[in-house]
Amino acid sequence: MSVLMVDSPIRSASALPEEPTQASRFGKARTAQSGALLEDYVELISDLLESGGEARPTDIARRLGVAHATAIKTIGRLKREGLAVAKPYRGVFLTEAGESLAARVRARHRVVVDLLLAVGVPFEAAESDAEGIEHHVSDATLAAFARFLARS
Amino acid sequence: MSVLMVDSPIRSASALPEEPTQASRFGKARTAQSGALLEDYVELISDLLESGGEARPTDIARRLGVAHATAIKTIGRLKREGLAVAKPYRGVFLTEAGESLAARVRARHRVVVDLLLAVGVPFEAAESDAEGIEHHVSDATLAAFARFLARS
DNA sequence: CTCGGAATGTAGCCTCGGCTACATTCTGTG
DNA sequence: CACAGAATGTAGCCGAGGCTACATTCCGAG
Repeated sequence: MSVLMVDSPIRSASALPEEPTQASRFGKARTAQSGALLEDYVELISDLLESGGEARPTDIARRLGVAHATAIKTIGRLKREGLAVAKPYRGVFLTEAGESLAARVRARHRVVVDLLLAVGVPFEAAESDAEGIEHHVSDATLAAFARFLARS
Repeated sequence: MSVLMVDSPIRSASALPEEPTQASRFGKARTAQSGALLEDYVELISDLLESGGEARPTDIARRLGVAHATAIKTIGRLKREGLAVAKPYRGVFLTEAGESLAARVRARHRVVVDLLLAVGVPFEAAESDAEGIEHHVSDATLAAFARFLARS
């Protein structure tokens, strides 16, 4: 408690942040955005591998709601980044790096969803919004979320 | 109270969501993403107009941390979308639609930041992450945030 | 009133993440 | 075992959102 009125009173209509501060905030949001797609792919591939045994481009495409060509192109990017391996017509697998990224992403996803639920967000909205939100949750924020959940 | 363990026990490694459900979630996250940039511009322009009296492309670019040419191109998009007006060398102004979007965006931004602070996120992280998160907060989630803040 | 530096605008290039259309390979069924 | 249909892969297009380089316009100091 007391955490709420740090500087609330006036700042509504005045008090822009310092220029470099603001630029860096926006910059971070932009950076977070690239990488978000790769994270989604890696997490999904990991899920598919665990639950079904194989991750085929068509399945991935259907799950993500994109054309299969788009999925294949992005899988190519995953390979370039060293997150996945795939031989033609043989399905997609994750590298060490890919697996560990997937694990981190999945953990973060769960914390975000749980936090949303804990503050009263309805289930479907929580799952849906988390898909976008999670990519912008920094380590500091994630830690705070976990702490909040722990003391609930 | 109970809100926490809706389906927590097993779902870790199995139980993917239904295909169309998942596709729609990802689709929403993608959609939210386009529009995010416009929202940032509109909010910033509104802030600059209120606090300084004018919004010049160079200021906008500096604040956002991008090259001035990028800002000018995006301002062009704002004009096409009917959110802003600008005559060459005359600064940028918002239309009715632009102002009302700015108001909504700013309100949402405040709620998101306040919620992050309320669950214990440190100030700088809250401001920084909010910049990315806010664009993925649906109305349902926003309402839940407001409710949570009200009863704190 | 002129002239130089800052602001503004234009052009052209890049990558990413979509798409469609078409080509190739695999595979299960008759 | 052949072949149709599904899965996979390739090519080429588009818009968004970055960038640099260059051209133009504005404005304030001398």
